[in-house]
Amino acid sequence: MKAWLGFITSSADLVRAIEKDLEPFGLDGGDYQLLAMLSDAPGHRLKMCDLASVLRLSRSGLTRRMEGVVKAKYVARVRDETDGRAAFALLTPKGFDLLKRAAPEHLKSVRRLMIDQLSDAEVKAIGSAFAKIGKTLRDE
Amino acid sequence: MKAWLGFITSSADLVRAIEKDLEPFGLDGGDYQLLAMLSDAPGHRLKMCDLASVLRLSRSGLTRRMEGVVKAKYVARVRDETDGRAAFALLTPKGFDLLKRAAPEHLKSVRRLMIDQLSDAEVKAIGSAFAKIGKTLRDE
DNA sequence: CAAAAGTAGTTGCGTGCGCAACTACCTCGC
DNA sequence: GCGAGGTAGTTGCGCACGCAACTACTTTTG
Repeated sequence: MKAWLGFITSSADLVRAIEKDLEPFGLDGGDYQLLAMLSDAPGHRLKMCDLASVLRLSRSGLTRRMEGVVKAKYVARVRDETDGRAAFALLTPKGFDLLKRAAPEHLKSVRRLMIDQLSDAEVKAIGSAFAKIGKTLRDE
Repeated sequence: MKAWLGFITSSADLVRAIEKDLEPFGLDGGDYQLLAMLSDAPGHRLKMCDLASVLRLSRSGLTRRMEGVVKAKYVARVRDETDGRAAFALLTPKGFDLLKRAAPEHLKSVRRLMIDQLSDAEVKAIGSAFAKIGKTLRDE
């Protein structure tokens, strides 16, 4: 139970600190995750609803978040030719370029504030623990 | 780095799932944490700014959150007699009673979704890991 | 002891999000 | 192949939050 309280309080602080390190790039945490997920996807594109799902956003939440990155030309909307309802979010070269510059700094933040503070065993334990927790949540 | 991604995605889901289990009590996660922190404090009371700090809220954020629990009579505002600027948040008997009913269910949720899924070693590792992370963040 | 600086709490405003309702489209059963 | 039901995305609305500005009080400093 002490693990829970420490986790709850520190993890919020940790995420905030790491997101703060993205500010120099003009990105907040949500934008970064959005670009990162697109860059991971085949063809640098993802259907809107799939993107919302991996980002843990509602469909409306994603619509609003897209406004920002589309206006900044980091992401483009692309119609789905085979399904008139759907649309893709496509990472533009400009967005990919920004991500390539931001990602190393982001990695450094994560290392500095989290990984470097922990033993190898702790890092491994966190990895396996949250994999299990995620699986449990998906099964429910 | 895989630990980071798993942590980021699963922890948000975990917190949401656990907060959802508080809904039957008419509490959201923020209200629960507020009542829990007060019940932990000596005299069931805390200065507003200290409460904001432990809850990771801004002062204005706490002002708004207090509106809800004060209106519901779970918490009372009390002036500080020795410092005209300050005020206390005081857990009422009604609020304490609610917390006594909600806490066991909350504990069960945490156990079911997190602790029971993990080995003892993983729970220990998470406890020590986030203690270290919290310390690092405070030192910065 | 008066002025300056700091601190506690509130209020106005902007933002990000979810929910519910809506439109447009697809798919399935008859 | 047509109507019912499901799915994708957007929009209106409300809520919780942070920031900056404000008030009121306290502490520090000369």
